[in-house]
Amino acid sequence: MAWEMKTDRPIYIQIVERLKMRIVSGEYPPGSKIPSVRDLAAEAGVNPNTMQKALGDLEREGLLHTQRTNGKTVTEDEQLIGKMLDSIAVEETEIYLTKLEGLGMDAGDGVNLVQRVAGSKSKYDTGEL
Amino acid sequence: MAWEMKTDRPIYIQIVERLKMRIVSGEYPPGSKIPSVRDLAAEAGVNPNTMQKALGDLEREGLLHTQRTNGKTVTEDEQLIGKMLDSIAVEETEIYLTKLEGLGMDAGDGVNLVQRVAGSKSKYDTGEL
Amino acid sequence: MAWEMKTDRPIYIQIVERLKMRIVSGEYPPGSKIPSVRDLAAEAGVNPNTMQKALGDLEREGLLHTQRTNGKTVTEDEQLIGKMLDSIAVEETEIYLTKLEGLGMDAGDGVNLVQRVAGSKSKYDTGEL
Amino acid sequence: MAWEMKTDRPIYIQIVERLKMRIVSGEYPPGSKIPSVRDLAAEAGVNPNTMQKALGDLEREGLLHTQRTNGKTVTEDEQLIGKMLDSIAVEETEIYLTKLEGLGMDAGDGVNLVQRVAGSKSKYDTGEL
DNA sequence: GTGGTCTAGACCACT
DNA sequence: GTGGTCTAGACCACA
Repeated sequence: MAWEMKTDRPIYIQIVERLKMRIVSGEYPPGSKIPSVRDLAAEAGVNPNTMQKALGDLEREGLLHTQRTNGKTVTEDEQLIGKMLDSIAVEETEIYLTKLEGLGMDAGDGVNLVQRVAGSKSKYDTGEL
Repeated sequence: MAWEMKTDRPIYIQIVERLKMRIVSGEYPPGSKIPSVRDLAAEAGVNPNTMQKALGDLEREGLLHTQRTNGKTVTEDEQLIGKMLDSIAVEETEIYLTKLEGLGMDAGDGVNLVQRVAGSKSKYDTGEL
Repeated sequence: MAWEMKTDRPIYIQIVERLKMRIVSGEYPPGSKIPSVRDLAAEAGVNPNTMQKALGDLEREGLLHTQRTNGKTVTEDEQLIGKMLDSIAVEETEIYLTKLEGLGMDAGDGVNLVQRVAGSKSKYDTGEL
Repeated sequence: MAWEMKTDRPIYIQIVERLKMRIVSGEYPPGSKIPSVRDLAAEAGVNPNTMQKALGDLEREGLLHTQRTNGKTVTEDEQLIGKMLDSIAVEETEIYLTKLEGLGMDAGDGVNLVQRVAGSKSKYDTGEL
């Protein structure tokens, strides 16, 4: 029932990442109210304190705001969310390019691969490397 | 001294992947002799049996051949190595695209990102998404 | 209690052969559950790891499938089992013909011998070659 | 340089079998002189006493005769040699049929197999089981 | 209780 | 010194 967590990194970090995903992907739209700490903790299968710590991180980054007595809401600063989205995407791209580099490939190969893989619905593609 | 291993997947699988990287990247060129089982085990910080199991996998895939009592050598079948390289690259690309998809992005965004990130040496780029 | 094992070939190879016999002969029918690794190891009088290695070979050949935490079952692919049966029979026949060849006999003599020996219940037959 | 001997059966028994093969196959023709005990022992890589014991067995079976001061010769009783040849062939055939029986096959299948395998020079045959 | 993985240490054949 | 095999014993996730 709990989220799948790796054991090799702090749990609260992994929670931060998952919640950040929900925000930048629009699952938690700008200005909307997110579930209570208690509910989120239950959903994640972690201690509420751990969830609280994760939410604190997101608030510090400006992605969440606390409405005093009315829970927490996602920021309405869509530009900030956009930057965050961009930042995550760039990071993933850097990881991807680093892996290609380890294979002796460059960004040009990466572009080809992305286009080729995206264009193939079938399991295998006859395309040359 | 030991290689960094995650705890969430079998060690020998991770060894297989790392050695496969060394082969397809040319660090262990076609036809060349690889270090002894014991040496590789020591380098990886694992039991020789674990390394042996990993090497058995690679041999079953045809990437390695055993020379009686004279160690193991990388296959000279460069076509096979090329296929393996392509296979790994495609797999990494699929992982990358899946992550982008989770961010609400598609392959076109991926191409843009790869080109943009590859063009920037600095850690961050001011470009908007 | 332990199986009779020759010392001139790896034990796990001999285990593979015996289990393969049980499968192709129908002693372990298609789709049926085979005894646990530990039980088979005990029956064969070998270490569970050795049995595991043998079972791994059979699984790689597609004759066995692993059911998560519920043991291993024989494949339901009767065609594959049939092929394996044929393959073993052909191999034994090649060995037989090679021996006859060493005696200066050919396949025709083999056919005669098989028919003659099969027709005699007693240990010796008075027929001339 | 020495003959290949299994470790699971007495060496002299294996020598007897090999020499018997040479006689029935005609490599040592009826009436011919066989090499000296010393030479045969050297060829086999065994102690001359072991070879002597083996030759004693063959003499007891009537396949060899000792010519007092002139070494040993193969019997000229071609009928005896023929019987021996037949006996060996029958024994091998019994072994073969026993193996087929273990696979759930009978002598008819054996005849088919012998004809099919003998008829195929190519590595694989498309014939049905 | 199941299969799977890993370690530690041993012995073997080959050269 | 090489790869290969085997044992003994331990721990893990899963259900």
